[in-house]
Amino acid sequence: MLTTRPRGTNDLLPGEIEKWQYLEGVLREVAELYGYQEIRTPIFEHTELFQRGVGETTDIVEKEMYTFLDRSGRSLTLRPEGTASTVRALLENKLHAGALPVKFYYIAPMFRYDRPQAGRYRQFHQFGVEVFGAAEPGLDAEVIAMMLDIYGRLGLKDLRVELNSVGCSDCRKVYRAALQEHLKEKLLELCPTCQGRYKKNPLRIFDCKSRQCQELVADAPTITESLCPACREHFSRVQEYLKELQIPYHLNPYMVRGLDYYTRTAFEIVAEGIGAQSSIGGGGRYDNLVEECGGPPLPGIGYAMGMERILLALEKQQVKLPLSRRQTIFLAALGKEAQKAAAVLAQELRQRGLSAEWDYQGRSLKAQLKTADRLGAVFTVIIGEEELQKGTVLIRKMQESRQESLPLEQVGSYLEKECGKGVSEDGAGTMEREKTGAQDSKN
RNA sequence: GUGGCUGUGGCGAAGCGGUUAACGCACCGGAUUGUGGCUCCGGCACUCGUGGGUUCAAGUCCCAUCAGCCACCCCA
Repeated sequence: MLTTRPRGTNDLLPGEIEKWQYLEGVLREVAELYGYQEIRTPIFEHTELFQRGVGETTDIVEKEMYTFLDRSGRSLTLRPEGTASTVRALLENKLHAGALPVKFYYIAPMFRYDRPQAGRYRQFHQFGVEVFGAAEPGLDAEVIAMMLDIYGRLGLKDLRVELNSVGCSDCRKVYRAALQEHLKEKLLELCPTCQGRYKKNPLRIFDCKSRQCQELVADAPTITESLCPACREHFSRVQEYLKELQIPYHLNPYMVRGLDYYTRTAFEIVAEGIGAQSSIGGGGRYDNLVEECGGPPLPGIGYAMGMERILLALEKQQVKLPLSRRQTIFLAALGKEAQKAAAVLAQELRQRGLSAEWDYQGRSLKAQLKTADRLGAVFTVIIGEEELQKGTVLIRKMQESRQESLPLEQVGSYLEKECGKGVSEDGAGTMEREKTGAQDSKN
């Protein structure tokens, strides 16, 4: 269909887009406060990158990738997540050559061929960060703190931090065996999916929603119990930091994230009440990924937040975002000559940093004022034929329904003074730096 | 990939087998001459998602298909 968008995609339109812009602003602001630099990678990559990076046995790779052949027969895939691409860019550009750690953030669309539902789309947007070159638990905690910082600044409440450690490749091997041993006798009682998981990735059985499977793994050993001394130490120190930072968390030994590359710390932030897809962000450590992708042994950690889900949660919690609207000046012109004058005046006002609009269509004054009203114009400059003869215009202050006459050549400076240079209504979101320390949004 | 619900003018929403398919909002115009937000009046180019079928007759029943929403799987 020519007039319908592809399934699971969205047009972000005026009225909604302001929230996105605000959200992006907060994300960039916080990212920079924490010392992250933006990185933008291609929207598609060689398919192998995701197959190897994300993991062959993951749902993402098995059934959710947007893969296509280009004209030369290469297999490419629209990125389903951001970490693999970032690792690739890191290695390709040797970004790890300098001082470590290096810290990146991105705000980017992602693609997964899923069935859409509340909070899930085929093209969705993530804000994410990746840190390379630091394995210390203090970073793990900081990264979680950063997520909560962001949610907090946005005004979200009642979030839950789910925390787990999935161990390193060593203890995972041990645990895997222990788990398989535990389920060995009951293999046939597992659901078909989990029977498949048993061999390939038994940890994923914990994710199964089937009651039967849940019961079977209920008394299974947990990964936490099987951690090697080093991982155990790391995990407890992460928790020490979190306590120090006064961040409450729920230990969830059954949380296994859907990407294969995670090691040690894994976490997820959950917001209830936004539908079945309640996870608004998640991430973890991936200490082997860089090496697996052909780079040097370099530890890493990162997370991604779903922007659609954040906005959904904000809406559900009825958070009022401090969206500012730039105030505008409307120029109402009567007659051909007046229209020219309006066009010229509009340019002058814009040069002065004021937002200005005029009616191109030569409609009635009544219609023009109506438009001005709808635009929320604070001032309407009425350029009439008679006034123009005398070189004057009428300046109408809309809210007060009062107007006065002013020489045309003084309009610019007058309005500039009256409106204050391009300042929007509540002072938020402006480029102004003149009043340093002026805090916006005191409420 | 599976299931449930839904699909009428820009938006919301009646109609549930039978004359010109309500209404609300929005939009445009008008209500004595160049003035907004209230009120009143009028207008808004006709495929009732699409394609079949049943019937003398279908927006209204049946089938298919597409799309949306929600849920499962899984995840952001």
